[in-house]
Amino acid sequence: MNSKLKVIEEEFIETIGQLSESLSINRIVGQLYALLFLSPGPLSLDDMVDKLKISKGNASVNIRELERWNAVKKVWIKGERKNFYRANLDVLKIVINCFKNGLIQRMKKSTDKIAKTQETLNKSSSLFINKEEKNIAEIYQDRLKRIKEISEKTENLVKVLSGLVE
Amino acid sequence: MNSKLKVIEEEFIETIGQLSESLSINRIVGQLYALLFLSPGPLSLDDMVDKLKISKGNASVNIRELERWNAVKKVWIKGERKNFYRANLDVLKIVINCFKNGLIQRMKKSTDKIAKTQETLNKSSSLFINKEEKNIAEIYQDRLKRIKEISEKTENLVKVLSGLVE
DNA sequence: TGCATCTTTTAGAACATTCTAAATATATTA
DNA sequence: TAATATATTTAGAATGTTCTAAAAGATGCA
Repeated sequence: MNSKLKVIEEEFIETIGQLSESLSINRIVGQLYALLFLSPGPLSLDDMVDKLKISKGNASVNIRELERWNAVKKVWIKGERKNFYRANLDVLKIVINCFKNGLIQRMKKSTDKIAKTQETLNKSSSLFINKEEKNIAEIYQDRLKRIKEISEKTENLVKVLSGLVE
Repeated sequence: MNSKLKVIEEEFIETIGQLSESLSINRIVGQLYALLFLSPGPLSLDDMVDKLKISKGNASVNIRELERWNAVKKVWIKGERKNFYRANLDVLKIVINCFKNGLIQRMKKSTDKIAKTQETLNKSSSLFINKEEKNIAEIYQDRLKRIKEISEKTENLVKVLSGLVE
């Protein structure tokens, strides 16, 4: 391949690798995706191993991670025994789905737990007898309410984002 | 303190700790913030060390991380030699600022680099002589353009979010 | 100044993640 | 089915992160 094109490919893969890391995503995951995203045609595991200079095991594990995210798809090529992969080019959709299925779900779990804590607190109000305790309970109620408000806003935001790609 | 209130405090701290971890934030950072967020008054490092059962060094490092984020503030209490801290209760503002100063900035760095790569590619077009190379160059141009579009959308989103808290 | 109190830094232990190479499992073709 | 090609799993090495305890560095007060 033209050496200029090779340089561009390498720069892109490197950049996306760094971006992945700053998003706390495994670098190889990002680089595999970048490689496929740029590639004119589908690539085999061996192709990727060659380009990125990684072990096949590493490539195998991380390409399946990308499959789970719907970021890449297996492609069968007639006359070939190897699996080939191509990138889903709709990056925005991938990102938003990752948000919804990963981050947001885990956030929801946390905010649900906080909502439960809040309930516990409300039900317990009769237990707080002296002024001091009543005061603290009131403050706790205020603070937990703030968290609830935020989680509602977040849920709305996710809905808006989801709407953007459907 | 009333044991029911203590349970609620502990549950909250635990939940926020887990949430932090799922956001790839150090658990202690989240727990320190949770502790101060709930606390009726400011707390000293020693208070936090006692509650969370961590070393003072650990508390010191991570409380300064929170200061950097504007998530907590030092408070001087007359007659006290210790530093005290209180939480900034505006969680949304903190989160959005963290986005802007951390994530988004690093993303911007990456997308800037990709924009540069894109320019290089455009300038190099005369170098691609045969049909094959021209074809690949065209595909690369398309792919890089997609990335550019996404980074523009992201920038807009950040502006909208920023508007929400100012 | 010198002592007491508090905070930060540091060195390395404990723990967690990521990677490779080799072994194992699966699929394809003759 | 045997032989070969390919993919996945596994064990442990390499690397990276987080934690503590102790040392060093501040700060304030007699």
